[in-house]
Amino acid sequence: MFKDLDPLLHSQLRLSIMSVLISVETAEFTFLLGQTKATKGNLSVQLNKLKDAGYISIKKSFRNNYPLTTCKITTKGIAAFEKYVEALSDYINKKKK
Amino acid sequence: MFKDLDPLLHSQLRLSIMSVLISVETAEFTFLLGQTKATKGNLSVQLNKLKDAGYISIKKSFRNNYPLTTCKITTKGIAAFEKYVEALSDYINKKKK
DNA sequence: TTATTTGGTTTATATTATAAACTTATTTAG
DNA sequence: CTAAATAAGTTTATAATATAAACCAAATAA
Repeated sequence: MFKDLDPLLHSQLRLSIMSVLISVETAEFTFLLGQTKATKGNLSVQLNKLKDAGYISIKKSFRNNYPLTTCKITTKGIAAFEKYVEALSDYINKKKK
Repeated sequence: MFKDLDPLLHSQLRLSIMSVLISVETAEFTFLLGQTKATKGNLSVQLNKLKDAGYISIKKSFRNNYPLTTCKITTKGIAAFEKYVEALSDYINKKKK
């Protein structure tokens, strides 16, 4: 009846992150910080979890001498997100099945 | 940008429970057990959390000498569920806003 | 030259979800 | 009749999570 909700995506912050990344080519750490209103620490750990899962890729470089962290959703991440959304609809579209 | 997701509803099992209750007049403990595939212990604690939040009401009685726990979603619960669904759509309908 | 800011990461804590173990009563089997 | 199994839950212990506080290194400003 209820499909499992990918626990990696079923987290407020990680879902926000993915939601931003899915509609954008790439996003910088500071941009995500502003969009999600998360703390830096929290954002940092959640980005790494998404990376470890292969849902996003993270590129580290420098710009104007400052560290620059750039994130991009992967094909796998897109698929997982879409699957999550579909599973969720079983929960929220209480259609009689 | 992102509305907060009611943490009481943002839980796989509690969401399953509410999803069932929203489409049904009342539901017995054992019925919910079957629908959600949860363990009895887990179901018991999550039902009580929903009750404490005023999202459901729980009636305890007996049938054929056995305890009978009957659950029903409240008006408050319906409102909370609908609000949750609406907030979620900001996350999953990645429409450019 | 020390204080502040930028752009993060690591670690500690508090909360949660979950299942294991327990309880109370009932029915069934020997 | 009594021991074992089943029903219907609840309580408690554990493991996993999310989150923020504290930390760090480099750059800039005072």
